[in-house]
Amino acid sequence: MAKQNNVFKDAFNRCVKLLEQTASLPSEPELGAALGVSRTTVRAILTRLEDVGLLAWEKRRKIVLRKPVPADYFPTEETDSLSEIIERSFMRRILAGGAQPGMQINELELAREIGIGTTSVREFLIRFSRFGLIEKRPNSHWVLKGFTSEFALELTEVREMFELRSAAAFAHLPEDHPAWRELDAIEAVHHEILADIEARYPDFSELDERFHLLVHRASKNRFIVDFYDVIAIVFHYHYQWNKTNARARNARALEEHLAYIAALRSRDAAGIETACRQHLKSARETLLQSIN
Amino acid sequence: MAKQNNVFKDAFNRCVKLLEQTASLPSEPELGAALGVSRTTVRAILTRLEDVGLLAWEKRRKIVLRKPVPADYFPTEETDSLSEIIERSFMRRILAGGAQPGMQINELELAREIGIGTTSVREFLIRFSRFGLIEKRPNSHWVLKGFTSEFALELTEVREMFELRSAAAFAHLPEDHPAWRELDAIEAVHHEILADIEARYPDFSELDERFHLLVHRASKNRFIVDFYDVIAIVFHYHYQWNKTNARARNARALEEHLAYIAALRSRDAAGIETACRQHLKSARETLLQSIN
DNA sequence: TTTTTGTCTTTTATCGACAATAGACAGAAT
DNA sequence: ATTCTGTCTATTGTCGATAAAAGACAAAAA
Repeated sequence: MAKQNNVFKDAFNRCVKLLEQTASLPSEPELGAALGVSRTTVRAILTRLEDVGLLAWEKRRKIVLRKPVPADYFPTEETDSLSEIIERSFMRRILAGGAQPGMQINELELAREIGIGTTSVREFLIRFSRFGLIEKRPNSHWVLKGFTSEFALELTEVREMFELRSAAAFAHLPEDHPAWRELDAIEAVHHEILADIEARYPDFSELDERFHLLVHRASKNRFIVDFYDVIAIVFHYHYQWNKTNARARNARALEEHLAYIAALRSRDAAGIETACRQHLKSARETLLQSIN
Repeated sequence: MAKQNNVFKDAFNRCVKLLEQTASLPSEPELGAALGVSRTTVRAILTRLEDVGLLAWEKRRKIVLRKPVPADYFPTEETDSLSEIIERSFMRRILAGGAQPGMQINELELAREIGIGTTSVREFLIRFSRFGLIEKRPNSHWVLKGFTSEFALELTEVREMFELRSAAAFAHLPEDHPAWRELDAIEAVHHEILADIEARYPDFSELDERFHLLVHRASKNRFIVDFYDVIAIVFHYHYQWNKTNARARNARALEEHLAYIAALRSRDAAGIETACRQHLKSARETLLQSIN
């Protein structure tokens, strides 16, 4: 296996889903644009759709022959990219205990454990190192610095600096900037979730990321926006593996977001700072509680 | 060639330099600690020293036989690590013109041009991407974002936030913290250079990095300290390839540093902020001028 | 004339292999 | 009782090879 064909498999699955709704498929370039892949991959998908009897394909005619069944899809495990697989596997080790700060990280061992080549592990570790959780000793091993309270405090310190500045910049966006419309949409989802909090509180995690990323983007600074990746990954896995009091926590955060959004709309600098500080403070406390 | 032996060559050269001053060498572990390499490499060095007739080596006896001559050293090009070679070669392309923003970066082409394997180029690009100058399109090429004035402004915006905070933290370091002694040493070098500015102004670049890194470290925040890498690399290559008015610029910066250092010593928050802002402002202007 | 398809080339992602380097352990020397 | 050396093993850094995916270009269709 020189390369996984997960791009093909993932796009294939999305294409089968498309088949559930239409009787025929558009041109190859159009389909490629819709699925976000190249024509080479589109043609591989069409070939397979024909092979499994879902589609009659001859040049421009692409006619759906039958409704897709679950067995037509590739299993979801096969559609993940290698780096997603490594990341999950690695974060589980770090966050779900069993990994002490100061521990050595062995590339070969990690590779064998996940069942992949060492090159992929190395590249993952290099990319991952910017999150500040691991550090390289040249010509030697990586050291795990650990998901400690120091880490959380350093992370949130920078986050607060960046977000306060971004929020202030948000207030100066011109009235017709698309961010304002996105803010409306985000606010609406907040109300939806709050209206059915019992059932929908798990949707908060994704919404939280969407909202804060929007705010950070207002800074128009690549370093600030890129730093949001660090925050996002930490909170993502934090929400995933620490569910104590999740409903109450999320409900509170939703309310804080709404106050924060209202402040942004008011464009009042002092009000924005207050609402932003208030929310960041409780986000930090939540994160710290989950560590100790 | 599976791996360069530049660690060996570089340590060998440093060991030969050591030979110029002593008549015998210490034990293997001690020598390893002094050179920062493992015993395996130390033994490879001792073996070669014996082969070229510089040393009589038998167990614990390591007696220098003759004074080293220039021909005993490995050429300096061979002692650089691969990533240093790639970095220089790549930065030259970006900063010394000929590289337009939006340009595609081809891994294979870069590898062939430098005469190395693709894996090393990929790993370099991944590491380098955190500097915000390039960006990856998954399953496709890298895009050069370019050393533009937007880049410089975004960089300096974050730098100013971080350095102001670090400088404020510096004032709160306890009296016996080693940073204060390092600050004394740095200040002394400032006076030395200023006393012979005509000859020594090129030494400023290294001193600048040493000083600002010391300040950033006071933040005790890994993200702030790590970000200094970005600043350091940009200014490093900037100083190297843009020498217009270098003497005057450096003299001015030295004076600003001295004021900044005095302010840190005074521990007066307002004074520190003023001196820091003043210096960062002229650093930003210098950087911007070199771009347009 | 513009878009689509057929065909071909180029580039990326991943693997396994191997030399350089680090590091472990027991016996020898102080 | 430490510290050093001899020897051996484990791990990293780099390479070339190869399948997956992207993308170029001309002929064909609308």
